[in-house]
Amino acid sequence: MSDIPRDISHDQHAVRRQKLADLRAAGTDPFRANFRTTHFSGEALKAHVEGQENAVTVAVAGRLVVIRDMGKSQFVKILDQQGQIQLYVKKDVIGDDAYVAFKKFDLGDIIGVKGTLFKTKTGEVTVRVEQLLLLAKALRPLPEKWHGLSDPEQVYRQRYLDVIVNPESRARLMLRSRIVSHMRRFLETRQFIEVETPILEATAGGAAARPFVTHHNALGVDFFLRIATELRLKRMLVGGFDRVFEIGRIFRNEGVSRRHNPEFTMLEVYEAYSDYRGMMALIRDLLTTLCRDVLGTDEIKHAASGQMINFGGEWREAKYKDLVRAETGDPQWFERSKAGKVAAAEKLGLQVHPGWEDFEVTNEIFSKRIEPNLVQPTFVTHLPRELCPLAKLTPDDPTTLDVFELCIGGMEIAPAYSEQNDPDAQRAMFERQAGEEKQNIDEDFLLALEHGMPPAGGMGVGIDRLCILLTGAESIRDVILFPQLRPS
RNA sequence: GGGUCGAUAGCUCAAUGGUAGAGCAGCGUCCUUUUAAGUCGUUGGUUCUGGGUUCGAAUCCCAGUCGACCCA
Repeated sequence: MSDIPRDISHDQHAVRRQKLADLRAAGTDPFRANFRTTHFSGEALKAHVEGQENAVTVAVAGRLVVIRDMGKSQFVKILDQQGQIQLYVKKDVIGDDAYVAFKKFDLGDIIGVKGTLFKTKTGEVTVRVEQLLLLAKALRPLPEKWHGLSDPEQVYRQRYLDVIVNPESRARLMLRSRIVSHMRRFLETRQFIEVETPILEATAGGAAARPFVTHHNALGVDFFLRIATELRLKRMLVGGFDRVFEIGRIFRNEGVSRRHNPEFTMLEVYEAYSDYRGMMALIRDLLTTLCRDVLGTDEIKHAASGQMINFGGEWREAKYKDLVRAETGDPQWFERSKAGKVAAAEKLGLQVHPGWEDFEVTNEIFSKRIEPNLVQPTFVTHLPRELCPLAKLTPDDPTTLDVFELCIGGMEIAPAYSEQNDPDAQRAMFERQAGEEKQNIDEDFLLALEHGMPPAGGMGVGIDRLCILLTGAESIRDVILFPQLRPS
């Protein structure tokens, strides 16, 4: 290879390129196709029988992450899906030629080995290697071995490196998979049906958010990326799918922050012949079984406050208006004029936009002063009717809704409604909300409602935020494999 | 969008405006039960980019790129 300079010892990429070229020149395939493993690392560790050395044979494969070279023998470790396992490679076991070849392996290479299990004198179950193969040559070096990768930009852009060298990242992201998996099992055992609804929509409804726009060439029309799955899932209620859910990617064309990624994952679940009270029981069961079965504890440390969040005890229930009255110290808050509310909010140190409606001023107090302090699981019920146009009014108080917002760890985790199924009431709400922009009303959804939707409870669960909470992460980026960044 | 902070070897980090260093990794040596293995030696830099100030800039100034945090 004439394009490789003579002294390349300082350039790890060039050194590895040279090794690759040497392997090929010697007729070895550095990217071998087939190696059959018998065990993952964790399974192999369990397969060792106490007191019986070299009795069990295993074939394991993974990335070389530790090399401790002692001349004619080496202890090395490989990493696979289940973690690390130590290998003992001995010259007089594998033979001179194989040992020479093995010495050329680099940290980061992916290898497969076959051998027997034994316990070292320090008590670590280890594979005594009899055969080994290079399965994939790594041409780039791994990050440093005990500080790992800490540059946040590289952690997010090259997540594959982060999860190789940072065990806590690996564990956190694997925990997310188990959380989602638990949700599916939980709902399926309660006879909920998982469905998939369109991401490209002609009208983006079901929430108040700015959508992404894209274009379909063949049809010659613009589409929106969905901002919620709500209106599609309700159509399925009309169609007789009485218990449905979707775990789906939602897209909102808004800011990026510690709590916001432009695409995020939401569970939406709808149950016919239930209501917001039924949803309370459902989410409580879901979260307590999640804690018990996945985390193995019903107490989780809340990073921001240092408090322990207790999922096992009583869950507080409080009316939105009562919380606002208590926070403002004003029993007559909802009877005050808008000017009075604005003055009081500003006195609390909040910035109030001139164009805001009455309820928006109040809600600013809720989201800035009340919600962040709801650390223990709290159902905030009976929100003002202006806040959710898709829910039923409270029968004995037409200014509020039969809804709750479950807040935990100072975050809104799950809103739930007694779903509006009166097509005329729903149209009136849409029209009030749309104002001049009547073309944004989802007429097809209203048509579906006119066919009759069973009374139902419905709920959305922000999975990313739930994962922040349950994994103790500081940012949404830590629970999303590839968070959105500006292209580099 | 605004403010604050940051970017130096593959990685983690040092360096009063005065010769850019360390650990790990790499390269070469010794070592057949190591645990951040040890040992001896050693290579490696467009200091994010572009301007400016200065006898002299990683360092000071301006602009930009990317990121983090806070605010909107």
